[in-house]
Amino acid sequence: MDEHDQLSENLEDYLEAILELQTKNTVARSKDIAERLNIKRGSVTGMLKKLAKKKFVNYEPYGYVTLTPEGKKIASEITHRHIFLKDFFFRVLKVDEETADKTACQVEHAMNKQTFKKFRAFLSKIDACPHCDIEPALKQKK
Amino acid sequence: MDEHDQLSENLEDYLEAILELQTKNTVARSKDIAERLNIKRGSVTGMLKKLAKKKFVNYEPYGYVTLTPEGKKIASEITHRHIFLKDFFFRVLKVDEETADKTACQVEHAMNKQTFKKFRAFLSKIDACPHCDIEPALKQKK
DNA sequence: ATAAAAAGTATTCTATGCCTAACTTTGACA
DNA sequence: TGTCAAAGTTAGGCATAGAATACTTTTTAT
Repeated sequence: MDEHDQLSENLEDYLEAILELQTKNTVARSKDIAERLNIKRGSVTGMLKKLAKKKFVNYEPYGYVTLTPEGKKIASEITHRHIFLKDFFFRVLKVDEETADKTACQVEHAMNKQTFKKFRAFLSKIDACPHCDIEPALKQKK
Repeated sequence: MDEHDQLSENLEDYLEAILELQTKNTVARSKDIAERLNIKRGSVTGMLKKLAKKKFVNYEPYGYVTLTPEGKKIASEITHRHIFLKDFFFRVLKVDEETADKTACQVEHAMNKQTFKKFRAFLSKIDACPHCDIEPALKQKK
């Protein structure tokens, strides 16, 4: 049916959460996903099945959840955008941290790969300019 | 009940549309709102009532729809953000126009007033730097 | 072997937002 | 001034998305 259409923001957040847990705890457990996303355990299963049908996670009942290569690719991209954007909002624009995080969490889904790439390139260019006294955030990252 | 909680992106788009029509045609007609948003006439009424309950539009059956001061404030902000962001994506980042518009339409809802203001200020600062050879878009706007 | 922890299932709920179709109001103009 | 088309409204239905609840089943650790 909808094997491979675009993910909703919400499903992208699931992938992001799974990647984070996978990285931190080696495996992503259903319970931890629920905690991270502030939802109840029971709600997670359905979403995992949805992600499995779209081939973004490997899912078997009572087994460990892992990202497929495709899922991992997306999760990494989103995560990367999140970190970059939050950093930009927080350290460069000096928005308070919570807002920076929340804004990043929205914008990360709004920009496609191309657009994000160009945005990053734009900022590097500025970063390289000795006359623009840009906050150090971006410089640290390179 | 939910008199004044935050607007959904969708309702913000309604306000944006109403402002645009109001500006272009002096009044915003239900039919034109429907056309602009690509939905059926019947669907508009319910949304107008919702906006009226939240005090963002003045609505009376069969009367003209107008924005309340509060509604107008929001609509203007959103519109302003849209124009600015689209311009940034299109003219500065050189993303294709459709994508620029679509991205702006998402991001305009994601950034709050403060964040957007800081973003704009950031870009002006860069714009003023003689060494950063930034595209002319921003310069034209000031 | 068994109890507790984790995961799954099925059903229900809520929220948005759209459509259709039938109906009402309005207003232009003959 | 009566009529009729256009604009607007209403009600009911539908779809989607996501989450909660109240279980049952499986796994794991003792």
